[in-house]
Amino acid sequence: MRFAPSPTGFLHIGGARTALFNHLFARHHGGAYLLRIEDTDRARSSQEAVDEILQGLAWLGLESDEAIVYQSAGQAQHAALAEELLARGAAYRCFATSEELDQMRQAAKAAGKPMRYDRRWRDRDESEVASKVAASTPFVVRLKAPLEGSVEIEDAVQGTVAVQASALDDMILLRSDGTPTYMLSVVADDLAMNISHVIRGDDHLTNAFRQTLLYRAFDKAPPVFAHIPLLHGADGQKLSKRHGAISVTEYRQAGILPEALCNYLVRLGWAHGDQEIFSRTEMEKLFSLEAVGKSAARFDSEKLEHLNAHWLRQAKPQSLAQEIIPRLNCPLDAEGQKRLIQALPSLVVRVSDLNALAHAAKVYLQAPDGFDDKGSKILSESASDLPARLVRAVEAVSQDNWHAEELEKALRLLAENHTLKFKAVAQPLRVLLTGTTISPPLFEMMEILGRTEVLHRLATAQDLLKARIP
RNA sequence: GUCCCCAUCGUCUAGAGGCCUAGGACACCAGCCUUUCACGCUGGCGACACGGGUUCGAAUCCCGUUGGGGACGCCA
Repeated sequence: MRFAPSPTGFLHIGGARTALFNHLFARHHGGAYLLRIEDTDRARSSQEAVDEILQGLAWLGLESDEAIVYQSAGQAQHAALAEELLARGAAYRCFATSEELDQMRQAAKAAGKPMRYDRRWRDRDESEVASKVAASTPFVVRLKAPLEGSVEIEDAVQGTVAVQASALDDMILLRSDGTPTYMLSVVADDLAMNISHVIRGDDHLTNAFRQTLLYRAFDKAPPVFAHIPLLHGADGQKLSKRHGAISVTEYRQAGILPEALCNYLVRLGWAHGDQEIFSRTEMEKLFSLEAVGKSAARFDSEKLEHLNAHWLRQAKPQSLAQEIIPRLNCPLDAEGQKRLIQALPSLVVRVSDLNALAHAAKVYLQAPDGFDDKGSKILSESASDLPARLVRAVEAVSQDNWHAEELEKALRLLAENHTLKFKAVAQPLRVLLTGTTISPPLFEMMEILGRTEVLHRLATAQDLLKARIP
């Protein structure tokens, strides 16, 4: 198995899914999963792109089982292979100029047909070729494709797909500068890397026919092809930047967990009955190409979010804390870390990504610097002596009794004594402590904050109130 | 335009001729739970693109129509 991205940009989620399918298939069958960087287009390839792709794959747990192969490293061998074909008469030199090719293209377009090279140099007289060579006229090397019949492939996802020989022309193997083309390099590398199965996007389906021809020319059996349907945007169009986030890095930054992204991706085009949640181990156990569908799937970020919420809750507080801390952008002392770990389990059910989790965690780490609109409203709607009574009730709970249950008991008693609804005392207290009306469960939060911090926050809140109401 | 592929709720999908008055998940709506926000629970909405065949019987097989996607480079 191999995943072979070209480093002309970031790792996009469609590519990540292809890599995942390859990886799962390899693990399921105990085979190896390799990575090959198709960097032969030196003008468009960049080291930054390679790095980003590698980081993205590592994050998803899709690292190569063996040393990474760079396609550019094999160019000399690939070219030699083409020479061999030339010597055997399976390929030929073509001296057609780009103007001639343009003419063919235009003629084809006018006739409403796809561009096909007319094979004008395929069976030229050897002396003519020799004189061109002697005059060092630039040429490309083309493969002799069959003139009639059809080419058939057995695709593990698409089934048997055949195409008429007339739909294929004599593809270029070596450019006029002597460098191998993608088509040649892919086959040469897959052969060299001993690739048994090629799982890739179905935009490569037509390439499979041409590559099959090359395998034949080399007298080798082609690998098993599996062309999986492409991923589309929410509007059914090809996934592109206008669909929002499409790079793996963006999802990582958005606070998505790799478990969630893999879980989401594997369910696009593949299913195992009604099961929605898959751990990596389960995927590896259950994955099979037979269960991969042929129709394209649309990307739905809401379902991804849902899955992310699920995997967030499965994560260990320790590892979540590690993810959260860099997203906090506020100083964190030992006490803060302790609170964070304690608070995480109840925080995590309230959010669906790491950024929101970090944001939610701040109540535990920073005292509010004021009351928001809803908070102010709650306070102004309750009796003016309520804050003071709340403080007294809380103060009455000793350090030894500082537990959620005791705190709740004290507040329930207070509400009863004033014939107030419980909510009418709980909400003002929440506002005093957090500055707002939304927070984790009040008493649990107070327990974690600790008596000192709670009393301190209450005192500052009272000062704030006094300053506002002269 | 030519060739290839696809077609079940808004979305992802289950479904391999009778198990289907089509199941699950997300989203959406209603209710319950509740100290806020969430979680959770219960219920609801909602699809076999269309037209012909084949068959005792079709979401499932065949043909056509329509719609969508992909490929048509000395890019990868």
